[in-house]
Amino acid sequence: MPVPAFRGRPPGPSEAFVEAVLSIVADIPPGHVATYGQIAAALGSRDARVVGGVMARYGSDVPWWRVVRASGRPPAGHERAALAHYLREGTPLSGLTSEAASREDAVGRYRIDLARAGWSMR
DNA sequence: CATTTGACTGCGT
DNA sequence: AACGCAGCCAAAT
Repeated sequence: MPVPAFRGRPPGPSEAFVEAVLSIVADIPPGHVATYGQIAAALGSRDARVVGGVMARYGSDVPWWRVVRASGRPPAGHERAALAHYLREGTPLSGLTSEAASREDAVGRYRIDLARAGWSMR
């Protein structure tokens, strides 16, 4: 379903902001990702951290691994779980060979290839 | 009410 | 590419 709106207007009540964030995340197609800042901007905010805070508290029911940092790194503290999802969805990664993916020490060193996995939401 | 705390960013070193 | 740092703003202490 489409994003409930909020185009251009300031965030307002936290409840609505949370709904909007989760709605956008739910729309990111498998194999693709959006950055925290990108989502914040789509809601008229400039603070990516607030989006991170929303994900930390309410993101467990949506594909949270499809929201990444601007650097291409997965959400802090969730590198391992996120990697499993990326491999399963075929998300474009870098710094990681299919062989190294099974190595314990490779977890946390990879990055998502934003140029290829980036999503526009429009 | 003041401070600290983040699933963050961009820029300078 | 890694590291530090200021800016960011809602929530929790």
